[in-house]
Amino acid sequence: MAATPPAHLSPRKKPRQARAAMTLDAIFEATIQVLLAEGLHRLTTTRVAERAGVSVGTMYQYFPNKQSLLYALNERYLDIVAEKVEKTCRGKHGATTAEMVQALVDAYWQAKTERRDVTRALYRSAVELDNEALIEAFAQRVDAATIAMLASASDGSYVDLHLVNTTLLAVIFGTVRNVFERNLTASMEADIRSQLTTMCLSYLKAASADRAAR
Amino acid sequence: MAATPPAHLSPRKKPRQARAAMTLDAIFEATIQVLLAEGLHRLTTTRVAERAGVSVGTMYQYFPNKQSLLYALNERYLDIVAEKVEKTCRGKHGATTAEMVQALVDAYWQAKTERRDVTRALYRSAVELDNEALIEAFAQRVDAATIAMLASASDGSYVDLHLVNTTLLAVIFGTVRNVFERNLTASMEADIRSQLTTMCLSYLKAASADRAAR
DNA sequence: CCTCAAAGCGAAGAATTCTTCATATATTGG
DNA sequence: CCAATATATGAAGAATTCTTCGCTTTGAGG
Repeated sequence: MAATPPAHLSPRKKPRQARAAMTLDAIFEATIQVLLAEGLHRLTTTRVAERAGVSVGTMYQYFPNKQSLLYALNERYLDIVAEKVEKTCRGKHGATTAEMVQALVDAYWQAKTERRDVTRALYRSAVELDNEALIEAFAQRVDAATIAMLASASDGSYVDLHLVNTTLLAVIFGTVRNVFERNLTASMEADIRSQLTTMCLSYLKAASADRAAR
Repeated sequence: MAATPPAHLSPRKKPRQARAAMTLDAIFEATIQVLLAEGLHRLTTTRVAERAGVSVGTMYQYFPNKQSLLYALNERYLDIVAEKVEKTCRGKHGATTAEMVQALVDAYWQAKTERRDVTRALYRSAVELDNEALIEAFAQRVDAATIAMLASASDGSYVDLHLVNTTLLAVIFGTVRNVFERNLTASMEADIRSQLTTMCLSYLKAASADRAAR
């Protein structure tokens, strides 16, 4: 991942002492909190520093500007999610399609739901960010993982695995985000999650049936 | 729609003369352009006014603040999209499920794609906006339309129409947005669109089969 | 314990932004 | 043609925000 961020978004330096690492953690956490409590347009360097319990100057020691802070935050988060998905995919090599889809939806949903506040904060932060490259890198990483998994399925293969895979991911990612943006009850959410799995499964069945028919 | 916006987001007054109506149009259009050309964080009242060829004061004659401008813009747009979906749904009453899904996906995709620049601009503008109510109103309006349509299907019914419907919408809306956020080739996009239709269809088939099995 | 590098500080300048209001111009109905 | 009303103007004050830099404090290795 980490498609080497453009210079103006790269961190200035990495922490060398334990103290500095804690400071960085505090800054990231503070960023999320401010994002949630005040929104993107009230996310100021001063406020973040204050909340983190450090001075603004400290923040600028690590990041050349506000954007780079948000960039780093997104990078960190996407990395975690990507890793979870990759791990899940590796764990399901050779399994049945049904197991794979189930696991994939669960893993992604879980990763996003674990700390839904953070997820929401990051969806917001990303808007005003030149992070297409970041998203793209994330997408490709996940793509590779899921393709490898699906290709190893014990119970079916697809004419256009690439297309099927891309579709699957677009649908899963998109649906999760959409659900996040609405204010549904927990049970409604759980229901949709399960329906989403059903939907993906029936799609894959149809897609391989398609193949058989040709 | 239009769940009466909170006071601080309501327009100050409506245009009474043709001149004023043109001014408003210019302001909205300028807002979109600035959003696209500069991004949300550079969307300032001054810049919008300048681009619209009016003075800032004029803008403040109609909107009490910047937020209310964005709110009104979103309202206007969501209204158009909702109307298109409603019209499509009315047109498919009594049709087959397959026709309905096809039409729904097409209508929504089309509405969002017609001016993809505008769509993108609005996705951005909405982030920093207290527009949950707006989204909710939109969702309910579309919900009602699609439920009514599906309930009239000539070839199937569902145990939990409500859930099926909500899922369908979450998936369609989410997928469209996700596709928008990536930079896919036109043909890849078209492919996904068609796959999405397939997926929705196979889901509905599975959902009604479920019913039959109980 | 001492020195050098790492980390932290925060007041303050430069820039940007929102919003108002006193004033000026345009339109319309009588 | 003349009020009365609707529109439009834009300079300027108040507020907010980003970022720097000279200085202090802390930590680690010798």
